[in-house]
Amino acid sequence: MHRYAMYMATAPSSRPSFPSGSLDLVLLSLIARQATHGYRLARLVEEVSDGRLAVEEGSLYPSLQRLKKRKLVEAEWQKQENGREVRIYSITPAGKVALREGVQEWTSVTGAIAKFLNTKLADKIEGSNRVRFA
Amino acid sequence: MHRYAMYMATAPSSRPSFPSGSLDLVLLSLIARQATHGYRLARLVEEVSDGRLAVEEGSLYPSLQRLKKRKLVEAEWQKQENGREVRIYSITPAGKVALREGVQEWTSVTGAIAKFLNTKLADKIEGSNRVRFA
DNA sequence: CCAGTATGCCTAGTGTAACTAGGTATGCAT
DNA sequence: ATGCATACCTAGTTACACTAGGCATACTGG
Repeated sequence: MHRYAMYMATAPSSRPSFPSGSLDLVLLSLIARQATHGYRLARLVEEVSDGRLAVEEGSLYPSLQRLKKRKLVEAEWQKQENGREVRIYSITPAGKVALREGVQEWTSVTGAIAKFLNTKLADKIEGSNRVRFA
Repeated sequence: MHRYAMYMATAPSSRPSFPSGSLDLVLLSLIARQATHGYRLARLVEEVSDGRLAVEEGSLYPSLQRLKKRKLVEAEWQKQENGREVRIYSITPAGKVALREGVQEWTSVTGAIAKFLNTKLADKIEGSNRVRFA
């Protein structure tokens, strides 16, 4: 009962998942804007993506732990107005660097991939053995 | 000696890998342009991406097998001019559909992710509890 | 002729990351 | 008081890109 090669037509789960590696980056970018807690990050992901993306909690908290372990974020228990204790994540200087570099890397890779995918229909194969790209 | 959370700064492998799920789509798009064989697909990936991407053979052939199993491509042994036998992959009608849908899905997801990452520096947090996005 | 390189296909095993499927606990509204 | 939203967490599963090999054939330089 596996999920499917995502992005390949027949994904059974209605909402597509994050491509491997992108979740840490997305969460880090959110934390960079404003220190906040895990549960709210999950809501923000849905909100900002207009429901196109969703983080499951089983992905969320491990991801935050990875970021913490790499010292890209700091975590601190804080009491809310409710009186509830929540774990607030904030970005570190190292996190800011990693974010900048990570975004660049991600942009480069997805840009390269887009070059393969965004081929106009007018794109034609020419010659005997040569595939041409704009 | 693991690879790293790709796109996160300190990837030790010089060339970044494909985000999980994107490889099938890239290969399918190449095959859609022109039926060809595995080894050449690997060369094309490097060529078209200007060396920014590379498929390892241990990723390539399993990916092709997945595409074949899902009947998105067909494989046929053919003799080249050299006299060498190579396995030529060509796209099926189902493959064309899956490609179109897959590209759409991929574009949607990466577009949504970009919305998180491509935040202008001018982007400011406003109000007490509200993160704003362009 | 022979060695080395490029071509060409493949598999077994590893590591990672996002997932499913639970569990726990508190605040709030009915 | 009962349920729901909030809030955090972990164990186990699955998928996939990878490393690290193996195997075989064509071509090229000495």
